[in-house]
Order: sequence, then structure tokens, then C-alpha cells
Amino acid sequence: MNNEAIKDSSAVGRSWEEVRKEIFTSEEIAESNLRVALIGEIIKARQEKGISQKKLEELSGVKQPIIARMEKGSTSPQLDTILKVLAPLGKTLAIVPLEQK
Amino acid sequence: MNNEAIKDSSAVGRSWEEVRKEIFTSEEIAESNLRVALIGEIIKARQEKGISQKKLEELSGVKQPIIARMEKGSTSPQLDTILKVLAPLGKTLAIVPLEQK
DNA sequence: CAAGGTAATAACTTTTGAGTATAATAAAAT
DNA sequence: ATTTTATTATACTCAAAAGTTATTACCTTG
Repeated sequence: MNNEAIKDSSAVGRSWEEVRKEIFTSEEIAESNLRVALIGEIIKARQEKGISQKKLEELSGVKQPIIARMEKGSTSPQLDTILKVLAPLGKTLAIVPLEQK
Repeated sequence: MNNEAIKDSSAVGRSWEEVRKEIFTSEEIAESNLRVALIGEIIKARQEKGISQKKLEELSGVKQPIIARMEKGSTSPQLDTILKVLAPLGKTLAIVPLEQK
């Protein structure tokens, strides 16, 4: 995706959020939001422990570039990868009810 | 993996669990257990709703064969795939503390 | 402004999951 | 009982994530 074009959308009078709604379905947006929120929690958990990506590579066995891509949201990581990264942070995944607002 | 050989391990006096501990690290076993537990919850959620894999394909956009393999535990699905499947079941993923026993 | 660690990116190979089509199995119905 | 019909599993191709290695920004701090 072209990030320059995205930033420039404001130049033609529309916010990125407006453009986004035209390009993606509401399901895609909802899912993307969930993904971003989950990844955000992983980043927070890592930073709260004061652990670098390199250190987390040692602890989890997942390579630093993978962790970087995962945190940047440029991949949709596999379940195993997420679980490996979460374990040394003292976290795991759980299935919970979806509350819609 | 050869399931016949696994079942036959009892014939030489060792349980599958014993053999498993020799083949895999404790981290791998813990992760696998988590994965199985999570997948189990997805299967349960689907069956409680009385929805077939085919129907869930319609609702989630994830193809039936993917759902089948996911439930069989023969793949480690991507985060997107899990979220897509969970959404129509009224569920989502959350990061929770890992309690060890 | 060097030196250190940290995170991001890139290029490339290997591995594995997703998509497609089809087959096997199970359940219903006649 | 055998012919649908629904449901789940398999085989194959293609796309994408993981792994590998190296490099490059990015900061902070001496």
C-alpha cells in the first residue's frame, strides 16, 4: 500500500478514515482493529518488561526481524508465533466474548 | 507423523506422553497444549451454535477446508484467520496472564 | 561525533498456510 | 438398502509467513 498517497488524501479534503471506509468492508476494518489492538498489547507487554526485540528472540526462539514485522503489523502472524512470543512475557491467548458497541 | 507407531509405543512399555517428552522440549509441549486448548474452544463455540463448517465459511469468509484443518490441529492458523472465524461465533482473542501450575 | 544497543528494512530461501477442486464419510430420505 | 444430501477430509497449487543474513537508520550517552 502506498503510504504517501494515504497521507495526501487530506490534500483532497478527505481523511484517511473516510477513504478507508470506501476501500474496506466493515468486517475487514473490525478485524484489522482487533489485530492492531492485540499486537499493541504484545508490544506493551514487552516494553513493560523492559525487554528488547533481540532479547525476546533469545527467550522465545522467534527471530528479531519476525518480531519487528509482527509489531509493525506488516504480517498476520501464525498462532504458534504469537504463543511463542507471549510465553516469556508471562502471557497467553484466550477466547473471550466479543462485545460490540 | 506416524500414528500407528505412536499407538504402538505402548507395546514397548512406554506411553505416548513419555515418548513425547523425549521428542519435544517442554516449551514445545506447553505451546502445543495451548494451541489445542484454543482450537478446542473454537470447535465448541461452533458446535454450540449448531453451525457446520460450510455455514461458518459463509459467515466468516474463511474456506471450509481451512476450518477443517484448523480444527484438526494440522495447521497453525494465521491471526487473521482465527479472528475471522471467531467473529461470527461472537468471540474474539484476548491476551491474558499465563498461569502455570 | 564516535560507540553502543535497538529497531526497521531488504533480499533471499525454506516452510507452511490459504485457496481450489475433489473425494470420502456420515446422515437422511425415499 | 441404495440413492441423495450434508458434512468433513484430502490433494494439489499458489501466496504468504518464517527463517537467515546483512545492512541501515535511530537514538542515547560517553
